[in-house]
Amino acid sequence: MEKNLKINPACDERCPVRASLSLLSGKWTLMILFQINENTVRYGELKRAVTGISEKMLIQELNMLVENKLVSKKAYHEIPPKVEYRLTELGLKTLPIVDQLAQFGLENLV
Amino acid sequence: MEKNLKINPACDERCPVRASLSLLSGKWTLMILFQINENTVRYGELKRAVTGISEKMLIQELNMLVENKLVSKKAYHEIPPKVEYRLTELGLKTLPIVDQLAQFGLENLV
DNA sequence: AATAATTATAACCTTTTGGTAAGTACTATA
DNA sequence: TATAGTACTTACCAAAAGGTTATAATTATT
Repeated sequence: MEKNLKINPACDERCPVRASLSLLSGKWTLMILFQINENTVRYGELKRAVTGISEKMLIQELNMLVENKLVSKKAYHEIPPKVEYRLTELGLKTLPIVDQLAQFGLENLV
Repeated sequence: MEKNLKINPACDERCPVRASLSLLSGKWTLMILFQINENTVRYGELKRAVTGISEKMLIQELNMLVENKLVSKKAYHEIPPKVEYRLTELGLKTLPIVDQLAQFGLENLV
């Protein structure tokens, strides 16, 4: 009988943790998802909410998230511009991850 | 009445998500925690399990994790060397995060 | 003697990531 | 006429992260 009753499969290309991280790693990604959360948020609101992020990174990340179907974008064709972001069905499914990150931070770090 | 019933505080230095990420972001960190999981794992086992990681990154991450008290290290003074790693109490508390990452990957990506 | 096994360490280099600063477009307002 | 507000874009640069290769130490095995 082995010591390790619960044996993890190796962490290769098919590893689900690796797959998730390839999408969600990055300095700002999960913080942006956390801020959008279940709300409808404008670009400018996000910029203020995610303290310290540069405009370049913010739209770069938003574009990436839209491309990967985690976030949907709605542009009103007005002047001045108005663009709203929200989580898609798929994006909402990342919230449990974000919640666990928040809980861990709250209970052990902050 | 506002549209957003659930208002998130801004994501500044005190943001718990940010705090967690400052510890756990990085290409390999969460995968290593995932592999160690509830087991006692030797360095060489980890190297094989976390496919593609370089030795440099593996010990660098392990040292970081030990320093931050997420992982404990037990060295047997034998030849050839034998070193075992396991999660501390604090480290075990990251497993819900890892589990959510795994679940998201499993259900939506892999 | 030489090789294998194990857990590292160090020097060097490349790639990735992120930051800075400036500019665009259009209108309302002062 | 100048400024402010909004959502971007681009070019350039700096820093962080990660990869490669070589090396160490010690013993058992071949």
